[in-house]
Amino acid sequence: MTEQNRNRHFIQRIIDEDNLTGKFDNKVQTRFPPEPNGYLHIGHAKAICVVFGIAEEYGGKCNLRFDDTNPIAEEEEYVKAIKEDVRWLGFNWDKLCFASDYFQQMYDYAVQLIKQGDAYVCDLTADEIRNTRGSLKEPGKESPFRNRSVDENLDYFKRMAKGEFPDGSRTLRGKIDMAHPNLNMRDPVMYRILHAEHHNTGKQWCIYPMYDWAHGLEDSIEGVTHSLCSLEFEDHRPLYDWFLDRLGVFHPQQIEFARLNLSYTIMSKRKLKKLVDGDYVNGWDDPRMPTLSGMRRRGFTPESIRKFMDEVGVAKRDNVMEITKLESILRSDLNKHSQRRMAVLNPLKVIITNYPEGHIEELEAINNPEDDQAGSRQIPFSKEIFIERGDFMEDPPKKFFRLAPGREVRLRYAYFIQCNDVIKDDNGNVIELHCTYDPETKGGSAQDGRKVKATLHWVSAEKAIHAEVRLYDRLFAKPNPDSEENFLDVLNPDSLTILKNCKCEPNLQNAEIGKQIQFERLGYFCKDPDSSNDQLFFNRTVPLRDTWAKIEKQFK
RNA sequence: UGGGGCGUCGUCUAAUGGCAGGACACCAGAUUCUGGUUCUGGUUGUUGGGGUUCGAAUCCCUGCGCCCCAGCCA
Repeated sequence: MTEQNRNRHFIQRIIDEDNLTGKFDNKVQTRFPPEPNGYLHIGHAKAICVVFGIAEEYGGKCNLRFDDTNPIAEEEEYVKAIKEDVRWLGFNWDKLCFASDYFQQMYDYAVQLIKQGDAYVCDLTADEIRNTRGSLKEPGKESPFRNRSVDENLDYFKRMAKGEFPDGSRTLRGKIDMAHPNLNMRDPVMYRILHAEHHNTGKQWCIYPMYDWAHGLEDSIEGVTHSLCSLEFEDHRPLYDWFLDRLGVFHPQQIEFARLNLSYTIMSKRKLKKLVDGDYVNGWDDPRMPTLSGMRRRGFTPESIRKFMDEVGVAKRDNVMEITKLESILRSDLNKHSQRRMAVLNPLKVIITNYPEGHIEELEAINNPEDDQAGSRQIPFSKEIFIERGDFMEDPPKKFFRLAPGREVRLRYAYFIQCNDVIKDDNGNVIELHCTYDPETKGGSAQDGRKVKATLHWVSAEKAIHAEVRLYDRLFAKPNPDSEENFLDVLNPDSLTILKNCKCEPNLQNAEIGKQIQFERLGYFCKDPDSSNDQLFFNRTVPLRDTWAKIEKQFK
């Protein structure tokens, strides 16, 4: 094996081989074929990255094709959302196609199969078809309509298309083998009668092609060379091949690979729809949803999703990726590219008793220590500030080295302060801290070289702006919600925490919607589109790694 | 059960007859004006049995396990 052939996944190897033998004249054409019956999720993102990625790698083209063969489930809204999501991920399709564009051509091909004696109109009901299909062990029984004459089949099929028969009364079926060990080959239904309005073709048709019949034709018509799909279609490939062979048309190669699964997540469109319809989340773009629109709102970058897919790999074994891997890649992207700001989520007031009353000074803060080009900004400091409630403990355990009575810490980019008094309310709750600052530590370092063990983030009480912050956690409490008897039983009750009294540095007023910002020591956040001039909402994309939280856990 | 597919660290994935490697996770330490970042080190794996071979994750035989299929959904 040459160095070039190393580390290539099995689909690349197949295509390399095809290019060696000239199977498709060294052309590579792929397609992403979603059904417009729901929103795209992170699982689709893998498929998108694979099919667009392959096309790009081989200098080929990739179409976005809506597989809109079932008007009952499909809507224009989804078409729009899917296009937006694919673009957001950073891919450009060659042609925008619809299966419905080919309905006439498919009809003509069906007529050809009927004429060849390869298809027939069947009058069995859905129940009767099921009952005669046989089982995994038993062969099926042939339909009593299986041996109609070509003329009779042609006549009935045309009348089906004209709308002469009610829904469900007849189907067109491939005439293959009712005893075939592969159930898909037992005279599969090609067309059903559906008097339904289609988002694209309106009332033009009342018969609609089934997936197996339609999909290979769509691929063939578009000149797709490598038709990539997920594992469950492996059983369908013989049928895919059969139709194309009988028709004698251009024959793409179907290749199946494993879809993405993520721990603590569900991918089933049906179940996601249930979360939306049952108001368990706030719509398809709820930041807790694994939909691309939800992740976008949450603050994921398309770059991090694409990088994740690079690392996921392409193979045939079932897999469950750990969500921590995705988060790790996200953090690494955000660490490099997000500006830092200070915000206090659970404020505790601190009065610096020896700081001049009414005085406000501007201090310089670095925007992003990982990026020299990001520059710095000024932040106001004053006598009264807020710190994070969790950064103070009256009676700290051994490994806690933040603020405590008598202890000195640094306020980031500001001064060292020492805690002298703890003020409590009647119930014994800490409501305020009285501290003194050392003027010799301006900017955050001591002239005498003394060290402190902790640096706290803070916000000037006088200048703070107010915000509501939404803390998101994983939607499910168990790693594999799909395996539960009822996935709704394992929803994480703490997937959303709303903090209404957060204090931010003034600069944050002008934050750009959707732009990721690191709140120092807390995590990455972005301004939610719900925000207005009067009201700021921030979504937490992902918290920073928190070693202290881990230590805290060990105490329990 | 008939058919189709798949088995490599906890999780993903390399190695395709020649030292089982990487990432995430986990553990320990160093650095640090973010308990972040960065850096260093560590634990953990070829589904069982047999065979071929100087040599097997890889080839052969034979078990075992897991996933998918009985929509007029895709």
